[in-house]
Amino acid sequence: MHDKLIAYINQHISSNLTTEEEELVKTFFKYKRIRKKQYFLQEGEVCKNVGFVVSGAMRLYSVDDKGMEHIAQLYIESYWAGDRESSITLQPSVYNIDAWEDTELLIISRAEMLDLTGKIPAISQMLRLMDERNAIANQRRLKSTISNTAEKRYEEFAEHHPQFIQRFPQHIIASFLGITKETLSRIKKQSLK
Amino acid sequence: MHDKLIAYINQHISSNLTTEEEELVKTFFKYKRIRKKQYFLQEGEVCKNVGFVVSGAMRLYSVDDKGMEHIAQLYIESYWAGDRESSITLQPSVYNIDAWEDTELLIISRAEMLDLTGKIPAISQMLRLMDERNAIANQRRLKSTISNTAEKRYEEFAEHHPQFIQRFPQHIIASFLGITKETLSRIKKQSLK
DNA sequence: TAAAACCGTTGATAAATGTCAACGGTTTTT
DNA sequence: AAAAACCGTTGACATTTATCAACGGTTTTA
Repeated sequence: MHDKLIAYINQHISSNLTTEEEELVKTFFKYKRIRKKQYFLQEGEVCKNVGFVVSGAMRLYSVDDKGMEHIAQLYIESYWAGDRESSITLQPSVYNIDAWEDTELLIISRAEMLDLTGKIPAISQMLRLMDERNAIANQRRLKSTISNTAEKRYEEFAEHHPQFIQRFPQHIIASFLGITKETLSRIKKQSLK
Repeated sequence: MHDKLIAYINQHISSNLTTEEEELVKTFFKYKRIRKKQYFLQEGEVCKNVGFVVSGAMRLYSVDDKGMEHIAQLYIESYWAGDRESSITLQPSVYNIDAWEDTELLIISRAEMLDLTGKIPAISQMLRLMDERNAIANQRRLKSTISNTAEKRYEEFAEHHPQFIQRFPQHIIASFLGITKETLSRIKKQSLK
């Protein structure tokens, strides 16, 4: 079960974890199973844990005044799910995270993660790398959202994230892109020609 | 000149730098002056430096096929200017950074910064804190862009970033928000009523 | 100090996207 | 096996936003 996590960590640090470090990691991360449509985080709760997705698919989204869902993030295997803002500020989250498919997670609290980084410097290194990648991904997405039409946004998304397109239905992708499902449907038809 | 930087660092770490550390910091950061309309970074260059804005105002933007500028970031005093993606990947930047006002910077290369974090652990701490804040700010902006109408986006922006509104003309703000200057003009008139 | 560039605004119009309702074909639930 | 929920699509129409052109009032440049 923890093997995928260990492999992930090793891929993101310069030299592999020792056997002792592996064991330590295993004691810190707890297994959690979330069935389809169940919540990992609900709006109003403080987000205490971050979860490494071992299998399954999840989404992070907010709900506006009119009850519309706006999907901010999608997660599949090897992604980290959580609301960082809430974890850091300890303020109630404005997001929900739920499972789109039955999902297996390895979760750890922020405090435990901090503890762990103290014991295994390589974990710090991994977190920094993740931060960097995350910052880059966010910047790209922001640029695309600001600069491009819906059509081009979809093209870029499809090019960079084919996994998501296979995993989530179209109306979820549309929401992630900030457009309606009808618009996405028409865009796809349009660009077939 | 370096005082503002030292003060900034001290505000973002748990205990102040020692006098020796202060001196070290001063040797690493180099003063650079950029006059209005001059470039700090041009599209196609690899971004080698990050700059702490001591005084002045800058913007980071891309230019599309049609020659339109899309402003991705604005910087004023105490902001850090640079294209992180390019710095990390060493790929040519797709962005330009130029000075909107005469600007004074304290710059450091990525390699030097890495060197410095090795010598002063508190700098690592500061960078991590900056990363966190940056991640939060980006997530908020993304949510706003996806979920809100142009009008609400402007309201939120005006509420959270009044400094920018005083510093940059309206068409720059419009571009930052991903709308045209005409639309912003009409939105403001509309919401006066 | 004259010319040029910049800035915000407005009007007319076009293009992009959203909304609402309906449909048929799936898949899931009961 | 029947019912319900889900999903993508389409049509008609409304709303939002962009585009283009023009203007007068600044500020900057020469």
